[in-house]
Amino acid sequence: MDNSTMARLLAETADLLEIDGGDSFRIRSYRRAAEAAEQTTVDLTAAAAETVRLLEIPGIGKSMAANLQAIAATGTLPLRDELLAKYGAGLLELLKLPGMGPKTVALLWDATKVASIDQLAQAIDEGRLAGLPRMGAKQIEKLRKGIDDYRRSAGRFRIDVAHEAAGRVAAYLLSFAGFERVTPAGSLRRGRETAGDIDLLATGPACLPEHTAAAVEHVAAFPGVHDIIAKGENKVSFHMGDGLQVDVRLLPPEVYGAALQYFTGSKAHNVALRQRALKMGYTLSEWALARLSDESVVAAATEEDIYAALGMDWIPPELRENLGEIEGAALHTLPRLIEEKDLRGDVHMHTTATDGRNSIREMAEAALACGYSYIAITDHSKNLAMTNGLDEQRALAQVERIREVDRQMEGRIRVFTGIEADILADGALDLDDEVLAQMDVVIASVHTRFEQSREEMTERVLRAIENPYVRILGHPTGRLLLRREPFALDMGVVLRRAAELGVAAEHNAAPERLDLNDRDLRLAKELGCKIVISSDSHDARNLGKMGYGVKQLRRAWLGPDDVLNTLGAAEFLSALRPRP
DNA sequence: GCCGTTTTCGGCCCGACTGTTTTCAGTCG
Repeated sequence: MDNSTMARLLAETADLLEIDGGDSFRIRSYRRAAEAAEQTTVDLTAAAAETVRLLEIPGIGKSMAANLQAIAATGTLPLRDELLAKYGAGLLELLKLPGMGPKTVALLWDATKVASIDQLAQAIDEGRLAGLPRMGAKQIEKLRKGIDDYRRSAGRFRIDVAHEAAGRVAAYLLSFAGFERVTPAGSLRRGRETAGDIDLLATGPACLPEHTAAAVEHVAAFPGVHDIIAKGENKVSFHMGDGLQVDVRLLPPEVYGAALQYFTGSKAHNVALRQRALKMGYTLSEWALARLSDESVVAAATEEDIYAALGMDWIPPELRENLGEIEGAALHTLPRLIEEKDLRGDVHMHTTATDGRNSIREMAEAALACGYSYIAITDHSKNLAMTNGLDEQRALAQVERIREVDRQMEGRIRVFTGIEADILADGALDLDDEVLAQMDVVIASVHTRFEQSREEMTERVLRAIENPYVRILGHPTGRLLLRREPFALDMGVVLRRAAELGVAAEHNAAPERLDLNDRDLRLAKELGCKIVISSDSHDARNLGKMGYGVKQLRRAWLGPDDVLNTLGAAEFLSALRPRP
């Protein structure tokens, strides 16, 4: 079993204990252990054989080591099973609704025996929540909306989750000698923020007709399979444990390109492409681009061949939405899109001063290893008390430490001072201007739970960026994809004002955020708002992981010139809003 | 349940915001 699954079991146990009203410090221990399991580089299943190795991991003590060993041995945790038997798995799902914490779940369970989202929806409809403590009209309406949002996002997976799963399956497939190439297609390849399922295309000698039987069996034997949906001659479909559906197609090399093109989509792109093919006397399918006249194959082995035969440049998957890319490819006017290697700095990250895991120096060294020429250290400000956010005095001390590390790095990499200041409910920042004045990079971000109207939220952010020290508007939509609805924000108004003020908008590339979608990014470009992409790293190991975020930039047709941190250190600073 | 060169017991990141409260509990980051 992989570490993430073990972490999930521990975290779920913590949730259940909380609903059960258990000791809060014991609960925290389970949470910490879950986090440790997620973070550690130790293979916990392998390490379970030696208790000592488990105990070396911070946050894992005697009991947790025993728990991990139980999970490794049996795939399950007794305490969790016990609590699940008492309450049912539906309660864990209830916790995913905004505003639903353990206390509310417990309250609903005690009063109405509601134990799942469906039952909650029913109870709301039947008016059975009215009259319960803390269940006013607003609260009930919030739950109703939360259920709607949840149901809408159910069944889709975040791109990083899908990508990671695809990587595991692909690595397994490639361990079979008959497979030479495995490529994810579909929305995963196009870089959408979420994927409904995973399409993996495999090719190699094992995919030739008459040889596929053994290959199919190999695919079906993937250890992560939860249940097989279908198993044919050249296709295997299965669910993974978390419900993610994977379709693996085995394709002979000579048609690989046609299949890749077809299964990458999007539907709109393919429809338009087939129309173009027809006009040229061809027909395009998942098997080949062929002549209408005699069905002879024109191109099929590679995507490049197919697009070329249609008189077009190859089109990056991110652009394949029929939003002008077909015309552009035919006229050879597609822009050069930004790539990860164009990025020269990262200006949003945290250290041990607040909720990061590494020191300033460690972050600088890691960034150097990524090939960056500058970073900014932007720890949280005091309003984020939970993260040990910096007050004025500590922020100034942190500035001194950052400058010291900057000196120590002797020009190999620049380390800029910075802060991620919190935007309060009235739009003010939570730190004094005198402190902000010491910072190279001031990011203003909304963190607190958003219950205001769209207009109020927009006002709040507009007021924040009026502060002349603010140079970057942090994760403007504030969303945690699929977990929470994004802030309702009038992006047009905010980005236009940001453009006027010279404030850059941050595209937060942390995969759980991917803050700006391709539409927001196009809007930003259109309005002349500067764009910065950043990792929001809380761990040196996450530095340089901008891939998912860069895909969004590419989907918005952005090139290196559209993103500020493709500039060198000095140019970057002077491209930001001038300091007062 | 974890942790410890001031502790093997007694600590354990804390404050804003919301809705329902007539003084606060619950959620969130």
